[in-house]
Amino acid sequence: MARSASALRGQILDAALNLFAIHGYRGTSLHDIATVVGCSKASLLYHFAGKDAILTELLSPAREALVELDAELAGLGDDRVAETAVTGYVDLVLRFRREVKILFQNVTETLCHPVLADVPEMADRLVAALAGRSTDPKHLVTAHMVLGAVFVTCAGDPDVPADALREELIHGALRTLDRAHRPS
Amino acid sequence: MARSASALRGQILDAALNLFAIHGYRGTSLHDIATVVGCSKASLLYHFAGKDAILTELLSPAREALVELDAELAGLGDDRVAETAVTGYVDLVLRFRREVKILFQNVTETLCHPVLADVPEMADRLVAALAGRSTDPKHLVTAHMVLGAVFVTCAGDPDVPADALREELIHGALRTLDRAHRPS
DNA sequence: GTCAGGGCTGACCGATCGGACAGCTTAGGG
DNA sequence: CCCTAAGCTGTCCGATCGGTCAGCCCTGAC
Repeated sequence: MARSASALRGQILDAALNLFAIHGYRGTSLHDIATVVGCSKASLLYHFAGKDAILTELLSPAREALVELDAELAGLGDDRVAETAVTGYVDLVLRFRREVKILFQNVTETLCHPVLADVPEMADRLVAALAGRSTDPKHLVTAHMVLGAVFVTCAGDPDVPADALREELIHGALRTLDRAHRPS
Repeated sequence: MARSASALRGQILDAALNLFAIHGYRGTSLHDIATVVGCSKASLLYHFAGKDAILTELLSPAREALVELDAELAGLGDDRVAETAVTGYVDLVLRFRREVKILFQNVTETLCHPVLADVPEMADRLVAALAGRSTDPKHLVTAHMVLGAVFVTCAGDPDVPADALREELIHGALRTLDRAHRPS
């Protein structure tokens, strides 16, 4: 064996994560990944069932984290759910920045992926939580705004320290939702 | 001639606009467009120099509108620029919803397009305007948030009347920027 | 009638894609 | 030393892509 048992797997995943985040899933060929890793295209298909399987393995952790957040929010009362949803969502997106960038690169394509089949409905519940379970269209619009604000801001990789970015995202989101704790 | 002088051109542009918005530029083949329009792939390439030319013609109006907004904001003082940037940006995105969706479907791909070469720098100036020309990282982050909030919310096609959506986007954005006119 | 030209098309082309497969190399147990 | 099996690769394949081209059809001027 040319490398220590399947160290190549990790390198493939890492290279694919970067390339998918930059050029999108469709915009990245197996040849591109193989070139970066320094192996043959056939070697990729030895370690993974296909291009699709690479994407699946990349996005699964982020999806599972979303499932956890979804479950946590489900057990909360309407009065506290919005604040928890904001912090939970911000932390989630910050933690999976590169994965989010992949999603950002090509939303419909990625969301059609079977492993992400239940993401849209979880996103709907997240929006509902951000809106404090209100069905007022105004609140739903602002909740959608928060969803996009955090999403795009993190995908844009602003040149701001991580903790400061987190603080500002949370405060900005709460302001958007009109739930900011204003100094009296 | 099978159709009234180049009525086909319009149908091609309309079909391409829809398909690009749904499946992205790369995710839409000339064959797909031709099938929707009801003509041959070769006919598309008779009316347009190439797939690229179709995208160019689709995105040019939106780009020109952005250029106008950019020029308008350039002539404004630091104190009033943020409010004008918000309303101008919201109106722009609402007017070119489907074009924005194309951009949303594949950001880097579309932004690499030569006709959109100056869009990134205009976007930077728009962010600066939204931040009220402040260089404080906190303000820049919130400005980015507004950029994404309006972008994603409109691309998501929420089930809200257009004027109500506009109002809520503007108010939400101003709250995010902490520039809301609060009732005393 | 006929002729010219624009609208339009089927057939074809080269490039590139994801993927299949037989076979080479090498480590490690007997 | 040999033999097995895992790691890895060069090569080939079918599908699909954007794009080209010769030529057909129809209309309108003469």
